[in-house]
Amino acid sequence: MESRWVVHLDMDAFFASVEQLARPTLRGRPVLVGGIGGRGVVAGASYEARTFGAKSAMPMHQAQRLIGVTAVVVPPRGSVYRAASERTFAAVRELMPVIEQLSFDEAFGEPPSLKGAARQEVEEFCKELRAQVYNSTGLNASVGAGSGKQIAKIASALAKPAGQLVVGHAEQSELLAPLPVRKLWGIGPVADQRLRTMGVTTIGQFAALSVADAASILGTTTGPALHALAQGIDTRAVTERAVAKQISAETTFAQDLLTKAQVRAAIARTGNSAHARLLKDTRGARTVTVKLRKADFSIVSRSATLPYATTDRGVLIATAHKLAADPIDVGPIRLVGVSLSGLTSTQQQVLFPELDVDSEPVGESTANLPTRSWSGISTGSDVQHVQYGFGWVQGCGHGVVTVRFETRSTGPGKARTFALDDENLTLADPLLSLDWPRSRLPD
DNA sequence: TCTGGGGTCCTAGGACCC
DNA sequence: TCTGGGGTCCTAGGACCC
Repeated sequence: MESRWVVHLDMDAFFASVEQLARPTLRGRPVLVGGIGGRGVVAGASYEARTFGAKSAMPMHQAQRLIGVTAVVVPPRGSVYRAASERTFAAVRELMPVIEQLSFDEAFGEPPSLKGAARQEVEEFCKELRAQVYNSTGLNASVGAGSGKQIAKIASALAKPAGQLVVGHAEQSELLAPLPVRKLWGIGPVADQRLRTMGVTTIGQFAALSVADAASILGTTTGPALHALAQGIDTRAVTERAVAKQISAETTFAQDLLTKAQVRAAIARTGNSAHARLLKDTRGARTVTVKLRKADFSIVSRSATLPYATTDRGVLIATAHKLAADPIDVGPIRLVGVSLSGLTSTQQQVLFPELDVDSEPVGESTANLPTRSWSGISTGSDVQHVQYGFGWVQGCGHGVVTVRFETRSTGPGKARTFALDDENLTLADPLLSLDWPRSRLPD
């Protein structure tokens, strides 16, 4: 008797698929979503791009080189992905009242209606789930189901793209055993290597170890937990995610920072961005952490905890400044991050906020930004033209801008070129490209 | 032309208190 | 002069996830 069924829903090539949905010209083409600067990486690759070997987390220039001239690179549009994500999970909420969201594009569910269900019923449920997602978003999801989270997640990965895989409780050991240990959620490159040196490469071999061996190789907490998962024992509950414990922002610079002044400017700017999101959250932060990634890719972090939680920008930024190291001492710095944690709703009013002379924008801080026109229009921007309507910037430079006029429902649109300072052309809300009714005000 | 940005969780040592 | 444990908080580093 199959008692428990956990479902994992995973959107296919999410970022790239949303772009192809909203910008019909991109359909069928190798699309790369991600940073376009020299240090950018791929955040999303369409299936067409993947056939060339491009994939997430790969340096963008490397992915472009693999694909060649047909590659289309677009900058990420967070607000559009958030809207697509919200629409996706709202659509399945009726079928799965409790949703444990892992990211924009992934979630677990344990639908009460499947308690004790037979395998065929689970197949039907998954089919309905995928149809529900497709009908309300136009996007494909893959779905996996099994006795626990781990097996459901592995199943959805095996089902991709646009498929589903229900793993019966009797088949799960057989399915898991030959897979590489790296497929276990929680085994990364380090654990993989450690197991490899012990002669363990498959989940089956890992499961055959004693718990004591697992603990000595991977630690007394993580080891036994992963060992149980390898044996198909996974009783973890599906629950809605708790509120965030930390709000952070970080920036990698096109050129390494070499002076204390540059670092201060970077901290002020990155800290402001984290602080802006802290205000939206409405909680206050007690702990400020400054993270610096050095040119050699090593990380130095320093943190300080205040006697009370606060939302006061001056106090938080001043604290961050005190924690910052000088490149003269630690060497060139490629990334600066500011994290706010110890988030609580009971915040104390600050009677005498510390003056912060450095939080104003400083000249140096903008030195590494891509060049933009006064209107803010650059490659990938969403724009509106008084005559031609909504479009996106395909190319930009030498005083002209080429705009492709299309949205989700128009089909592939025409490209037209304008002067960069054409007054009829203005920035537009990216969400308009989806042609979805607005359910809430933009951030 | 190496390696983003947003997170979570774990470990380990030291301070401090009882 | 020598010598306890337990608990909590803080800090720094690191593995891992998408």
